[in-house]
Amino acid sequence: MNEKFFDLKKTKQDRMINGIMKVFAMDGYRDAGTEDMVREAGISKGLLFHYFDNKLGAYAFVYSYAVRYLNLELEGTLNPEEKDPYVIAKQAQDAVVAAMKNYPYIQYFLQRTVFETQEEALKATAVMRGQLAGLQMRIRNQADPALFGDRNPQMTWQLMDYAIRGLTEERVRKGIEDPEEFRKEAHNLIDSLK
Amino acid sequence: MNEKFFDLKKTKQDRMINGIMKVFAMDGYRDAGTEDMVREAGISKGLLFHYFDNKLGAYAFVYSYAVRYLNLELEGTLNPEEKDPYVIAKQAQDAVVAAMKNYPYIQYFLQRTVFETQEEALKATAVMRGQLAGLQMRIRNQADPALFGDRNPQMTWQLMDYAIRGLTEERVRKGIEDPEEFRKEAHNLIDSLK
Amino acid sequence: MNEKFFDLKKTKQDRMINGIMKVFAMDGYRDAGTEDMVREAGISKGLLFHYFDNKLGAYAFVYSYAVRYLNLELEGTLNPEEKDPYVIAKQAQDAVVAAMKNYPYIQYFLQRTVFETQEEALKATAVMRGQLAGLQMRIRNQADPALFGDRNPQMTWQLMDYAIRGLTEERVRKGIEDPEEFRKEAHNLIDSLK
Amino acid sequence: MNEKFFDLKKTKQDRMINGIMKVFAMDGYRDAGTEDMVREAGISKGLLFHYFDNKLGAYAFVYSYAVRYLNLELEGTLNPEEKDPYVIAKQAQDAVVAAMKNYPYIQYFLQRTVFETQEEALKATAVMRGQLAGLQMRIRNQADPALFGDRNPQMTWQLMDYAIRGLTEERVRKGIEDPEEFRKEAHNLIDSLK
DNA sequence: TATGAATGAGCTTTCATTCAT
DNA sequence: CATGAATGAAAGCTCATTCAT
Repeated sequence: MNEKFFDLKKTKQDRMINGIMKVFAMDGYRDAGTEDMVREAGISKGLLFHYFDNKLGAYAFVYSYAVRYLNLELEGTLNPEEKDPYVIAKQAQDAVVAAMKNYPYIQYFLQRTVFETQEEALKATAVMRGQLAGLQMRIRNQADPALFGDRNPQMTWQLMDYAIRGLTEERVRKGIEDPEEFRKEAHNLIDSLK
Repeated sequence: MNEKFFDLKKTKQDRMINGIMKVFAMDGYRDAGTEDMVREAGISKGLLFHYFDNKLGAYAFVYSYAVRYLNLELEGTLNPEEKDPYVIAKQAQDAVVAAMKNYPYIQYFLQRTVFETQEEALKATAVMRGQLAGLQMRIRNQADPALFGDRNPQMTWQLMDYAIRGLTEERVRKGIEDPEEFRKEAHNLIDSLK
Repeated sequence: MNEKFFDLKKTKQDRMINGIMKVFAMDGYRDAGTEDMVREAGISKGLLFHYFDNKLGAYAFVYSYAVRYLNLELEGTLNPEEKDPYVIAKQAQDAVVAAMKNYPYIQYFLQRTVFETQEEALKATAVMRGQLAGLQMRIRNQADPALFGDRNPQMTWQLMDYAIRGLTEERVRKGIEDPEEFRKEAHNLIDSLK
Repeated sequence: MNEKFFDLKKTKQDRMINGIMKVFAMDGYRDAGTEDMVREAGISKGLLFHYFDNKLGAYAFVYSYAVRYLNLELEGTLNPEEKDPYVIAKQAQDAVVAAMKNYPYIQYFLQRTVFETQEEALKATAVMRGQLAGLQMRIRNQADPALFGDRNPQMTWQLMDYAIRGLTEERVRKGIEDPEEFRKEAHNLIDSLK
């Protein structure tokens, strides 16, 4: 990946990241077309390959960027003293929604990569996948299991995951118009699991 | 789909079904190559298209076949009087493992189709997807929710799903050598959720 | 070409000839499918190739057969003393219609071959093409040019050709139900050129 | 059809048109190979499909282009006051020969399409076929029938058509080296029908 | 003699990638 | 830095031909 990418104007950087992320999110690694990416990003084919060498490079970069950005957002949003798992979950989702203000497809992109099976795509994101998994684990470990009441903690986390995942897919594919509404829906979903 | 397929020797039918199923399972609809399929099936390119018209036809056929075969296997394995969800789950998994003796990739294939997003593949399997969903629902409804103890039934089913799914992916990708061992692992996994 | 073809029952021979002729007539050399031919002929793929080696062989055989059959029919129908070109033309067309009782596509087949441009098809029929051209020439030379009145003989022949050609295409593609009616239409067309 | 085709350098546009036209003219729609086209045009496979989507698109475009170009050429060459059919015919052929300076296969291509029978090719050119037929009709109607002398006008036009058609096929297949000579031959042929 | 399942070379089409401008 | 026309390997698919039965 060409380090000069970061010398570009921030708005252009983000336009590229968003275009690429969107196409990977909507179509999956293999079906994602570079043609679509450059149209979404408003750049030329040449530029895409200039900065990312190839499709895989673009994928790896955007993945890595998404994980790091999400991490940042979480640091700013999560209260490290918080022990209630439901509150933590909602704060985490708030971080994601905040991230979506700049990168609307970040959540859907990240969750689609979970089911990616294309060998090369997996290899290229292996390290960052670990990072993301670690991040999730740390968040969950912050919670006091006792506060789950009679619920099985692990199972409940799993269920939250599943619910948010389903909600995101549905809403993103339809096109989220009001992020605030999306945030509330997510909160309700989490609370409903209490 | 060419009905003459069923006039072929059963062993050849199965060799074809398995070859096709394996490639779709391992690579996903879009990445699955017809070249790979015919190599796995030990047939020529022409024959694949002779019987299934095109790649999509092969996909739809194999999907439909898998669902119907699994259904058959379940009818023979599930005890309709059984009320204990854990026993039911294990019996269901036994049916799947039995099916895997003839069609080793059947479980992994079916679970991969769940995350398929290629439009045409979804459309071509819509009806059978419904069948499969109905099948699963019927199995779950056979259980007496009281026997879940203090566990949330829906959540527990979900978790079983998830666990089996993960186990299958891991084991199938490595190559299952001893189905009996795989069966036991699945049982243990289910029991561990009690 | 396998000479044993002529040992087959005459009805079968004709069924094959007609099936092959029809498909070549309707679709042209390249687009004619062997699958269609065997369906029309009511035989198996293997038999077609057994007797004619390949598609080109079938084409060459049917062409040659058509020319020779037409020649025979003309010998029986044309009055060698006749000098009136219009009468000759009608007698010739009568011969063709007679031939169509056994080989309904003979005329359309022969006229389509005129515009064939597929190299191999041309080469394989070169000799018989010459025969057919000679046949036509002999028929025309039998006429007394004086009987054309003030019409240019060559041009009038040409026009007859053209008219009959057009009529045949139209009628054959629609499907000739009453050959006698077709014969009369052809006569009228010829007379209209007086 | 991709409109960007017209942004290409004129010489390249013409190289492509000529390559495509030649192959369709020489081999007919079905036998025309895209491989041959790109070799003749000096471009890559991808580019052909980039601009014309598929083989049928290339056919339809080149046909439409040929008709429109011929129309233009005729407007510049035909004297609208001319009444003598033989002069008109020669002027029309002059227009075609002029067109051949840029598009050597235009005449042969257009006359081959007349006998095209491939369904899809016919459908894709239906409208422009009508245009071409109308063009021919208008030209013929410009002539004063009285100037045909004792000849049947319609028949004579037909004959001219036939003669030119035959000449073109023969000369184009051999390869026209001197267009001027071809033009003279055509004139002689037309005059010989007086 | 007769079958039709099976073959594979060859065709059209796609799309990540390159490179002259 | 930026473009987008151009590339060609690889994919899906067709169909004349073969051959075990």
